Formats: sequence, C-alpha cells, structure tokens
Amino acid sequence: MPELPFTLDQLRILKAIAAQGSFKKAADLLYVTQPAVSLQIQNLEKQLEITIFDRGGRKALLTEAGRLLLEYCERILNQCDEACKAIEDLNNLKGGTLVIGASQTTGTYLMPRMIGLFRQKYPEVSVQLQVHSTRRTGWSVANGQIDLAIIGGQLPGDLENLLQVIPYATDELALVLPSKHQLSNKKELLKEDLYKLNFVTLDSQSTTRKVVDKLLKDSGLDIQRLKIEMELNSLEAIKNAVQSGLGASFLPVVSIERELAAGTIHKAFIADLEVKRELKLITNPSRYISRASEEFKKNILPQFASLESPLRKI
Amino acid sequence: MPELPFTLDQLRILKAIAAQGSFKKAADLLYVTQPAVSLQIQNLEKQLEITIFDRGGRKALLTEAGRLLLEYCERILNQCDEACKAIEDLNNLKGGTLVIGASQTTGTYLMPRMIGLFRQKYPEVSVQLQVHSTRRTGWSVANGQIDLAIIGGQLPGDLENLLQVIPYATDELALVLPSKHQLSNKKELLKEDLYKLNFVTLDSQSTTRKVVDKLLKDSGLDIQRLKIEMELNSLEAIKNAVQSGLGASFLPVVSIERELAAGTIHKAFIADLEVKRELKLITNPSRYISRASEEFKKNILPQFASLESPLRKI
DNA sequence: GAGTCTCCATAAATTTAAATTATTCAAATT
DNA sequence: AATTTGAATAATTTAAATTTATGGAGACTC
Repeated sequence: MPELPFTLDQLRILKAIAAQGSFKKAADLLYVTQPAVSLQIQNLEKQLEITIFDRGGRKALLTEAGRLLLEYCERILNQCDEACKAIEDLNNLKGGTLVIGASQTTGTYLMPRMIGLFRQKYPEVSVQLQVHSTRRTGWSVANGQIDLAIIGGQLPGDLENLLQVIPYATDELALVLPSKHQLSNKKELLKEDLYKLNFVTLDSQSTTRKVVDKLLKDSGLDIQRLKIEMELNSLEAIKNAVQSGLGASFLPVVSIERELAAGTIHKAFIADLEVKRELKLITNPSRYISRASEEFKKNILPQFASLESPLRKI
Repeated sequence: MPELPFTLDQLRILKAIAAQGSFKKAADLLYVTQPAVSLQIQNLEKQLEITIFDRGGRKALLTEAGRLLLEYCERILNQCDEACKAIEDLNNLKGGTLVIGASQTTGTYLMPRMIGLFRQKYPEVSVQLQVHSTRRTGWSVANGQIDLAIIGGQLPGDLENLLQVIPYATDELALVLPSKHQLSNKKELLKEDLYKLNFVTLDSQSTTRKVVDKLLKDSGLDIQRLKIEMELNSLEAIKNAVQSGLGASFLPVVSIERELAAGTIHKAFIADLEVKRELKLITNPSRYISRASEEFKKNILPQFASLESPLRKI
C-alpha cells in the first residue's frame, strides 16, 4: 500500500493558485490565510521533490512540473466532484437500485402496480423484482440481496427472529368455479359442498397450497377427501383450467379481479369458512436500509396495505 | 469553490476495507490501529450522509452507496498513483522537455552535437532548440521560455544583471580565404593585409558581425577602409561565397571544420591579430531550474567547454 | 531613485484534527 | 455457556494545519 504524497486539499490549493495566478487570491478564494496556502504548497513541493511555482514576479507561474501536476490535479478533483454528485443523487433518490422480493402471487398481481407508482415518483431509481419462493426470498432478505419483500407464507423459524416481519394485508383465497358449473348458481355454499368438487390446485410444494391446505384442515375439513383433478405450478394455468370447466380452486382474489369482472370465472361464497392468509412485509433490520427502500416502505406500500396493517398508521 | 467532503486518506481506508473485508485487516495493512480506521469511515459516512459498510457479521460488506463510492475511489486513487509516477519520471529525467536557446552559429554547429549526446543519455526527455538573436534569446531566458542558452554576443544591459552569465568557450573567428587566393600561400599575414582583401560579411545587424567589427576597431584597424564586397545573412551562404572565390571573411572556426578538412577553404594566420569572442552560458537564477536543465548544464556542457570555463571545474 | 504597495516567506502560537491506548459491546465460534 | 474476534466508544496523546504577526523582495508611483 503506497503512501499518499499529497492531500486533496493541497490539490485544491494548487488548482486555485493556478487559476488565480496568485497565492493571496487563492487564499481569499478558499477562505484561508495566505500563509496556509504557502505552507501547503511548500509541503507539496517537498513531498514530490519538485518546484511547482515560480514566485518570481508579481504573479505565481507554473513550472513544467507544476503544469504536469495540475493536469492530474484537475482530473482528480473532477472525479471527486462527480463522486459527490453521484452520492447526492443516491441520497435524493435520483439514482440507485431498489431490489424487491415477492412470491408468485404478489409478484405477479400486486408488485407491478406498486413498482409503477414508485417509478412514477422516482423515475431515476431502477427497480428490480425478484420472484421466488417464500423460503428463498427470506434468505435473500437476510443476506442483503433483497432490500424488502412481501411474502404470503410462513418463514423458516430461524429467519423469523432475524428479520422484521410486519403484517401487511389480508389476501383472501377465494373459491372459484367455472361460471357454468352447477354450484355457481347457489348463493352460498357450505364446507361440505367442497367434497363435491373437483379441484385444480397448485403443486404441493408451493407456499400458497400449503397455506390453503392448513386452513382447510384447521376448519375441520378432511383434505384427503377432497378430489384433486390435477396439480399445476402456475396460477395462470389454474385460472385457465377453471375457466375451461376442469374444476374448482382456491385462488388469491388479487389474481382473479379481471376474470371476475369479465364473468369468465365465478367466485363462490362459503357461509361457514373463510380462507384468508396474511401477506407480510419482511425486511432485515440489521442491514443498511437504502433511501429507496425506506421510501418504498413509507410511501408506496401503505397505499396498498389493508386497514389493519401497522403500515397504515405511519 | 466547493468544500471537499472527504480526504484521500479516507478513500484509501475505504479501499482497503473493501479489499480485506474487515476493518481490522485494513488497519493492519495500512499500519494504523483499528479505531483510526473506524473513525475515518464514520467521518466519511457522516459527511456524505450515507452508510458505506454493513457491519453485521464477521466481515464488513459494502452497501449500494458504498459500492458506488468505491468505484470513484478506485478511479481517484489510480489517478493519484499516475500523477506520482509522472512526477517521478520527470525527476528521473524520464520525461519532460528541455528548451535550449542558441544563436545562429552555436545553434547550427555546436548544439546539435550536444543535444545528440543528451538525448543519447536521456532518450525520454524531449529537447527543443530555439535559434534566435542574442537579444531575443536573452529575453526568452529572462521570462522562462528558455531553460538555458549559449550566446556569442553582448546582452542588453538590463538583462546582464538579471541573468547568470558564465564564460563557456572561446570561439575563434578565423580569417578565411578562397583556397586559390594569392594570399593563401603566405604563411602569416599582418593586419595591414586586410585592406587588400574583399570581404563577404554578415549583415550589419548580426551579433557576430558587430563583434568582429568591434574587435578589429579595437585593434587599431580602420574598418571603413575595409572593402566589403557583399553582406549576406547566412553563414552557409558566406562560406559558399568564399569557396567560390568571391572574397574573404571572418568566420567562427566551429562553422568551417568540415571545409578546412576538405581543403575547400583556407584559414589564414594573422601574426598581430587575434579575433576571438567569448561564448557564454546564460541562465535565469530567479527561475525554477528543471532537472533536465540542471543535468545539461552539469554533465553535457562541460564536455564542450573550453579549459578556462568555470564549467570545466565542476 | 526613494517611498510605497503587493505579494510571498517565515516564525511562533493557537487551534483543530487525527492517532493511540484502553475498554466495552456484540456476534460468532468452540 | 465460554471464548474469541471484530468493531464502537471514550479519553489521552500526538501531530498537523491554521492563524497572527512580521520580515523581505520585486513592482509601481511620484
């Protein structure tokens, strides 16, 4: 590691003298006294073993070595200015990158709207959305690869303590039927009716599937008795299957807004059952919170948060 | 003039930590204690209002802002290193420019040899030769456009005090005749013989001409009685004129070495007259002496200096 | 050319900043 | 749980830069 033979202050002084042609004027410009300028230049000359200025006449003139040094000096100081500006931009959300994590559902149906809003407000901050499983998302937040994330499932126990988990919204998992299904006419269903249905579900590894299974089980249903027509690994595929009359499914309401409006899919009401899950915001409190992340959490997320979420209260 | 929000030392520390992944290791690398490193980074973070490192686990990790700053940091430090190297090269005569002044005669016949020698020793120093009148050369040395010069005439009075003038060599101004001239056969001439000659001279403005006129006058000759066939402004032209039998001339011996060796010109001896002038080295003591200039004066010039010159004694 | 003005250098004193030692705190490893 | 390692903090020491005050040298004035 080489020693540094000069300081930025010395370079700043050098530049000022070169520009003003005088030690005194440079001192005035920099709001210091003239001896301060003299001594710093003397130090610089001693360190580099060169003469930088000819102090002959009324004005200070650069020597050859001085001109050479000045060239580098200007380049270095420009880089410094640039660095400052870049950092400032980052602070003012005029640059930088925000990395957001999400599960399949929120990533597909919720995040795009939020990110749109954010980008509208801060067009110079680039946003990266990473859609992964709850588990992987959790770990990414833990090791800093993701700034913040919204998940709908349960975190592994060890992460639960490490991360900050804030209830964010309630996501209803609606029972949806093909519009032409016989039960679509009934105003209300009962739990028991579920045994009459053929289900098209997410594959058993998915978080959403696990959540649904657990809720049904907790409400006293025997999930073994439910008939599963097929397992798919994409919500869109399931929606298509339901619309094609292949069976029923529990799907997040956020994912079927369009289809409900168009009437291509039917949402059933179950009188004695509510299938809901908590969407949670997770962040890593032991890590650096970027300005962008802070801003997203404070001003974007609340607009989409449910009334009960702590985020609302901010 | 903007304030500088960081120092080079801080950047150096930042770089070291980023490279080592640890405050402590960086401290060891830089031969300082760990608190010194911690405090400087804290200052940096405070100044820029950013967090640079995540000090979570066992190793320090850069934040986004930290990575951004590091990029600039490396560029800035590289520029600093380059600057040092450039300055060092200049000090070691591996770069830079030496500007030498000379009059017509020395510039044409003496300097090329000296510069050749210098360039052989320091091929990376570029040398510029400026041939001008004694007067203009003197002024150029005075205001720093020329590092050093060799002149054969008299400096204007005001410059005489301002510059350092060192006798350098004696330049004999030989009387030369066409080889087939009748007087070329005589072993020795006398002053009186000069009245019998037709002269081809430099124009009356030239320094060399003035010097010759003065010397002849001082030795008791009536220069009005000398027959001047023609006045030319180039030594080469005069040499050609003499060789063509058009007349005699007083020429610096250094300018006719080749012609004497070839026998195309004849050098006459005058028993009771010596026409000699002092060549002088001039420098500006109130100005910065470049390493190259110093070196030229100390090690190149003496090889061509006459025995009496103070330069010999160095 | 003597006097005045400017500008830079120098010296001593003050102020400011940075480094060190010693200690505490927290996380990670055993 | 105990030990180790790395970073933060506090107090002291050390070093460095700035200021005030002063002296000197060249340039402009009259």
